[in-house]
Amino acid sequence: MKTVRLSVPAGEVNLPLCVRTGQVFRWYEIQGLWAGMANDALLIVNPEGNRWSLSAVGGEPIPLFTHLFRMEVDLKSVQVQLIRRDSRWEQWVRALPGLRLMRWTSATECLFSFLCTPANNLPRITGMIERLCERYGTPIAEWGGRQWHAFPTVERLAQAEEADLRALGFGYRARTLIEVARALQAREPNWLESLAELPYWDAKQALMTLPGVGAKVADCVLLFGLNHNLAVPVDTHMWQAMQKWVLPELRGKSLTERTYRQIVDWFHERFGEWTGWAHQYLFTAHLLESQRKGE
DNA sequence: CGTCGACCTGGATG
DNA sequence: GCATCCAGGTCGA
Repeated sequence: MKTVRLSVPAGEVNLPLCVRTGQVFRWYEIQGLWAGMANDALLIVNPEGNRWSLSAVGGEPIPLFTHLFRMEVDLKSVQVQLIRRDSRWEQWVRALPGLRLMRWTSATECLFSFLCTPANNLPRITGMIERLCERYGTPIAEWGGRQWHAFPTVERLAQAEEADLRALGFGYRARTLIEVARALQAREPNWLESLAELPYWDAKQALMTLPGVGAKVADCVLLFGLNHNLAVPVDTHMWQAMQKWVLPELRGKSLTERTYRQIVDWFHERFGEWTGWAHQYLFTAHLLESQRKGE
């Protein structure tokens, strides 16, 4: 395993903040390093100083890192844009230095991972996905005292037994995972990836034809897995944050198809192409606040 | 259209 | 201990 170095200017990436706030699920701190699986590649990062060391198994470390953390995007200029468009974002930009919008290397992995998230919590989601990979994924590497597995293929998931997945703790999500795997097999080979080329609303509508994929999961897959920066996943955190901090007129209302769309439209009007990033700062701010005080 | 309950599970709360 | 609630929702009635 070759180790390479990459210049990372101070403040450009806060790795723990990026990988432990529910944008991705397969990262761990091990012996002072950070190791994460991206589909079938293992990336190991030592985020020290301004020349980080990177190694990878199953991929090239620098392209992998650059892709996952969208290093082509200059974070400072994003932050300037967000604050210019809505000064309330300054407090969240300040509170979350180095927070970046992540980009998965596999839309399929992203879809199946976010299918595990409804009515769930981060620790349990992480465990579920880890067990899924151990059970159905190909071993990729042994490192840091553990075995690392690729994310299971659609073919493998389509053959899984519901009882098997339930035994792994998936609950009612077991059936959805299998149904979605079979639905994907029934479509064109690159159907999911092709949604990246469609306009946002069309891609979202198409995704929501899959079982278990509602507006929120669809937006997660669009934003993190299909490069649709107009997507706004409105979950309980976003809903509460919007009511408390951004759109007081939402107070007393409930999250419906209408209010969901109202929020998405508001982001588009206010932030345009920076919508996804704006969402990420607001979401993470609320997530961390709720973790701090248990709310 | 908006509301309601069911759906798995495990940790937190009382 | 035991009931209840809730966590990055979705679906059908």
